Amino acid sequence: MPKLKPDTQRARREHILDAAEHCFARSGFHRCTMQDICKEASVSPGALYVYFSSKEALIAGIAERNRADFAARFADLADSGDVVQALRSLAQHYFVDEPAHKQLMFVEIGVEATRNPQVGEIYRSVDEFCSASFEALFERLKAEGRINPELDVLSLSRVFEVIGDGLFWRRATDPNFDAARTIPAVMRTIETLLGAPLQSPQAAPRMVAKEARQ
Amino acid sequence: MPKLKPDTQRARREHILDAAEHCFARSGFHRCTMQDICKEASVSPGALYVYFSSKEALIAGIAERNRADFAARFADLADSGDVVQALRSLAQHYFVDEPAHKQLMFVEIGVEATRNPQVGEIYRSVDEFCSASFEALFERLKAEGRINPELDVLSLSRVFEVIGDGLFWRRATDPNFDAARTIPAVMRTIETLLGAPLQSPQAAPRMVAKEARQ
Amino acid sequence: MPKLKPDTQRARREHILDAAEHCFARSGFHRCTMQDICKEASVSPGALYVYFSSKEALIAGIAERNRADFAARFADLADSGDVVQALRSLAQHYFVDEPAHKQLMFVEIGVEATRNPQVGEIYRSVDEFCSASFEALFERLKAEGRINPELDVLSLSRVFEVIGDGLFWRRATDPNFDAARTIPAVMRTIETLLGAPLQSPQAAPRMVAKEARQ
Amino acid sequence: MPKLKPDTQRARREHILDAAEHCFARSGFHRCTMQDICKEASVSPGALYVYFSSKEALIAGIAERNRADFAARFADLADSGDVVQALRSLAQHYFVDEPAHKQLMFVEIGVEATRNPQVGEIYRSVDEFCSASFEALFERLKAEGRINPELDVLSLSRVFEVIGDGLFWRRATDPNFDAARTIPAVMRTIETLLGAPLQSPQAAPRMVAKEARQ
DNA sequence: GATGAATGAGGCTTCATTCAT
DNA sequence: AATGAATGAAGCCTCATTCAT
Repeated sequence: MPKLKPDTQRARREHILDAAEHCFARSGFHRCTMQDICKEASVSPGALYVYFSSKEALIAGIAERNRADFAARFADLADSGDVVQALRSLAQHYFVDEPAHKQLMFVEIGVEATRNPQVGEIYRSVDEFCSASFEALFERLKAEGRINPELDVLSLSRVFEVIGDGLFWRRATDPNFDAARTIPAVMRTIETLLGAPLQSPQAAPRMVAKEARQ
Repeated sequence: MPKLKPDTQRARREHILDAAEHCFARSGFHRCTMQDICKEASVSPGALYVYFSSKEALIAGIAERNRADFAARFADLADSGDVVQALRSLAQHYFVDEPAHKQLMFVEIGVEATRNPQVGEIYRSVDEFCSASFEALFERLKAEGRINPELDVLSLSRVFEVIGDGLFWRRATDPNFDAARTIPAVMRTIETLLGAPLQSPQAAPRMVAKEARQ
Repeated sequence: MPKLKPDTQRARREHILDAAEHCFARSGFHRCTMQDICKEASVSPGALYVYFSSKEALIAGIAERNRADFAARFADLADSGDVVQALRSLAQHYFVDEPAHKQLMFVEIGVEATRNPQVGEIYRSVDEFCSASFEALFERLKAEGRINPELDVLSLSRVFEVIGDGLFWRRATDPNFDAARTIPAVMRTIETLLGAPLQSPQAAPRMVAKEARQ
Repeated sequence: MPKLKPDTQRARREHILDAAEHCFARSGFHRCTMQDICKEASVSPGALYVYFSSKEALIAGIAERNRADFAARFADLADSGDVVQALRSLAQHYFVDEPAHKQLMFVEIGVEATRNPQVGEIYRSVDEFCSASFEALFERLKAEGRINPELDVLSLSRVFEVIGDGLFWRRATDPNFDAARTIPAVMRTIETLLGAPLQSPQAAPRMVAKEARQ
């Protein structure tokens, strides 16, 4: 039989990955069986194993794609002229537009990274990229005099990471997560941290009681 | 072997729970087998099943204990006169003194809560308790004029939760987590959020570069 | 500790046997656990094993008692002057007075006899005793001229056994077993077989439609 | 291995059912393990579970097949012109030609029917079909004047059932079952019950001693 | 390349039996 | 003698993976 065209191959792979993501999100990596995924993708086990050599490989594939996507979006942040606005739209995407189960996927990948070296490597590489991006960004902002010049860039980056992680966790984990209240409050915190209202003063008024009424 | 004294029974239960926590932390709820736990606890399957009627029950037991412990420690926070100091020591406990794998347990429980109703209930009840505690605490601090009177208590609570979650996640997930840098930085953020150095001004100097050198 | 008086011992044994019979009747030999029996008898496993060395032994004990009881009742039959009346009262006992689950016990023992040599021996010995009793009885009745002198005693015995077995089976197995209709009909069959109304003519009229109305 | 043809599927199912019947007959439903059956059928557990979703389902499958076969053979009886001859050949089949262990299967199913609702339903449906067939048959014979017109059809049916059950039981249970003596004797009893030699007078001489010598 | 039936190791759990107290 | 917690072999079933077609 003639080899499938590379495009078809790639499409098939993505299709399987989509199905797997669905199933994994629905029931978690370990509760989800290969049969579930085959059914979801309308593909036979034999076919699936042509594209992914094992369940681990499938998980790694999911992690790869998920993290690559995140890295791509995150990369824009550092290049952005209006950082706060960029953060805001990142937040909109991950914590409002995308369904919660996608964030649960993120969390699940992070946990898997802890025990599965292959996933660990993928996860850590993106994490380190984010750290480095933050640091570069703050260094730049500092050099440009746009944030408090006394700030410690490394520490600031760590705090940003913690806040980002916390948001992912909340969004993934708390069915009552209230984006409308939490995200603006977090944004204001960030502005405070940076020491100035920055680029979007009109969008981020001080965090005071009368304005935060939901 | 006449009836075990209730104390012994409880001790045995705790012993098994300890072993299970070890195993679960090492390999995750679903990669860890009952036999692993039996071996870790030096107990036969039959004996284990005297104390826990199923693997689910064991997971629920772990969740229960872990969360109850957290709730107890957290409860002290609200009663504490020196909130910042109390936060600091909570952080010291969870992010420095305790081994990382305990925090991984926390994370694993949170993920499990998403899929397993029994664990979900345990998890959510503690989460709600924390939310309520934060709100009560900030309300009190506000009434006492110890924090910025313009702050929105609800939003502030949400931000605190996000920061707490993020710290748990980082600690659990990042083998290079740098407590020495991250925790002070987070504490300073918190103080900033509250609008004043509060009770422990000497312990939380401004977050400036020269002090944060690693 | 001083040895229990033989009487107490025997009583304890019977008590356990009673409990076991209950459980076995309720759920069958193999679905019933030793714990079930312990609970039913309010006895600890350790104590039970003092009286019965294994589950097999307990089953054998049940079989022994059940069959011995049957043999005793059956023995009366052969000695009885009024055979038909004796049969009638035996039928009354086993198929009306005793609950169906006791007959299910009988059946279960018969099946067990097929695979368990110890039970097999018990079962077969009673069965052979019954065969021999029937043969002796019919021989006697024949000699006394009370039944058709042309009858073949061996064949007649076989038929009787088949009918007896069938009744046990029906009673044990059919929740809608209608004793009021079946037993009289069977009794009339038996009289027909024996070739004469025998001793109780008034009690066993011919089997005709108008009389058999329930 | 593309989809098996329905025929092959059915054959595979039957093959497994055969193996299971062997094992069950040999050691009883509850002593027989799924592994035993797999070995007997030369099939892996996984394959077995493609065809039967549980041990219960396998038992139900056995019951279904066994009873359906019986019902089919029994159905012929009612249609038969020569009832006695039909009975005779049914008896030949079940109590002579077929090995005893098949009848033990019958018995085991009847016992299981008592505890297992699914099997109970199968068993009872066939039993009721037999009752109804007997009643219809006797009604017809009566209407045609071929049996004693005074007989009570219901009672007669009950007696027939009892005799049939008894024969199954004996055949299943008694390793010394003497078909050569018992079956003719039972047949003669039946003829007597029906009130006339009926269709096959030459085949069923009176039950007298000189003929029944073993 | 695809199919899907088949494999078989291994997971969770039960339960007859033992034995320290 | 009695207790009941403990043992551990074994049972039922699942599921990642393979392979004949």
